[in-house]
Amino acid sequence: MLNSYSSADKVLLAVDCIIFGFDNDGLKILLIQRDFEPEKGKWSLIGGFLKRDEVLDAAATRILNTYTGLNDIYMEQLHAYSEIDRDPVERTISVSYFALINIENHNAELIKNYHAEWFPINDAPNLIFDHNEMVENAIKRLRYKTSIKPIGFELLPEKFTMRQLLELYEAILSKELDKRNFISKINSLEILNKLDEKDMQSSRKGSYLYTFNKEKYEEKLLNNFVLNL
Amino acid sequence: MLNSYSSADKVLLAVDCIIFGFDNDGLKILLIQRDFEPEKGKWSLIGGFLKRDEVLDAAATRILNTYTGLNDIYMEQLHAYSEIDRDPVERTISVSYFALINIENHNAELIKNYHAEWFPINDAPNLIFDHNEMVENAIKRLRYKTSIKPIGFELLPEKFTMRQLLELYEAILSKELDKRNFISKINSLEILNKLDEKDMQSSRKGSYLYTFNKEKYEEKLLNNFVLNL
DNA sequence: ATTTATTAATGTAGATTTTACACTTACATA
DNA sequence: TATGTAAGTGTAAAATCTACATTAATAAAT
Repeated sequence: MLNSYSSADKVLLAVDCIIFGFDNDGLKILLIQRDFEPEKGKWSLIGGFLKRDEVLDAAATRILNTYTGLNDIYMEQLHAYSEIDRDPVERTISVSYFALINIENHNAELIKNYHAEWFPINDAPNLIFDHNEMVENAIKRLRYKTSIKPIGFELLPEKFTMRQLLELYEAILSKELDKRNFISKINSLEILNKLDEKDMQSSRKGSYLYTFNKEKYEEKLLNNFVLNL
Repeated sequence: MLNSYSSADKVLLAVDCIIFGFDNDGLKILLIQRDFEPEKGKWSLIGGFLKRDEVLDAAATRILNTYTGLNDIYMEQLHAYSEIDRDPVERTISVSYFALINIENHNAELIKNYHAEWFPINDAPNLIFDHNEMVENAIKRLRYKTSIKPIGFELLPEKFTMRQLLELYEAILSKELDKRNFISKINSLEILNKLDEKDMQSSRKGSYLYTFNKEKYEEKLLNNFVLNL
């Protein structure tokens, strides 16, 4: 009977984390080499099992930390994957989570100690189980999110140039954007502070640095703005 | 250890179905009265447990059919809910699914036999567990979906008037729409067939009936159109 | 001191899309 | 044949989006 708890089947519930990162080389994804069977040695998303006394969000955070040392990463739930044989060992349903982080802010050392590695999004190895599908879906969501939130700022250093911001969006959307139109659209959101300071790395002229204005952003967010790039 | 299947905790996995329907009285939701403890007699989403040899999509379909007799309803996965005590009997994670159906096409008799009932979306009873939250999130998704798919057609009779279509969208978005602008936006999609036939119920003049042109719609869908109402 | 090379910064006109808005038409009923 | 009711229809102004090229600032080289 359906209305009976006792006769219902229990299953393993896993969480898999899709961590996107950005640095000067573009958009990347964080993967680990499995250190246990099955598929030991193959590349995989960062994953683990939900504990009985833990909510899914907490499991995702714990698992990410366990395998990478990363802390305080806000992840968003994406989708539950439930194909019968997706994990050959035992019936396992997996819930995917994703996040976007700034690679440079997140101690590369720690990640190294844990055997996690960044791969360019367009040059990543084949993954175990249904992890490739999970990543594809996460990329779609990431693209969608750029249109409703200025999500990219989390991926940049605190002070950044317009060019960096442009290149970030180009990497996420994988298309070229018109520089002038991009700048005026971003400016029209009024969520950036233009500093007096310039970044002199990139050119002789130097380019102005900006910071993200969190207060103004929160304000905007209430109005459900849309950003068409 | 995380890398051990045998030591991982197993949990119950449930599915809850949020079924939206539309008829001349507006947008409704399908609920049932629990016939077992806990919360027996209270109103609830249509839900049940995943079986070991079943994928989530199939479980949602089976459970919906078991409690309502409804068949061939395409549902879409929404979100996994995992609060520790969301179900007081036993640790249960629930994955929500939602669908939109045409109330008149789906034999009210069958639903009656199964004690399921339609409630106006704005006048539904309080629900058990976290089901209210599930419904709220489903409504948000429903609104979003109107902007990227002409999703509403599934809710109307095969032949419908522009007014019916307009009222459907107004119910989903819960805002008034300009009649002329609505019609021209819908027409510009070129996914309707205007029939020679008129519906004489609504007025002396009568209003033209339309059908949904599935082929043209499939064509459009490839181009990821957006419908800004 | 002057030239050169490099990237940053900036504005606009035309095209497209969106919005706001009111009168006429067709028909059944009285 | 007059009346009442909802259906059907078009446009001008505003807003947004797109495509596009020149000048400015500076460091390095001469």
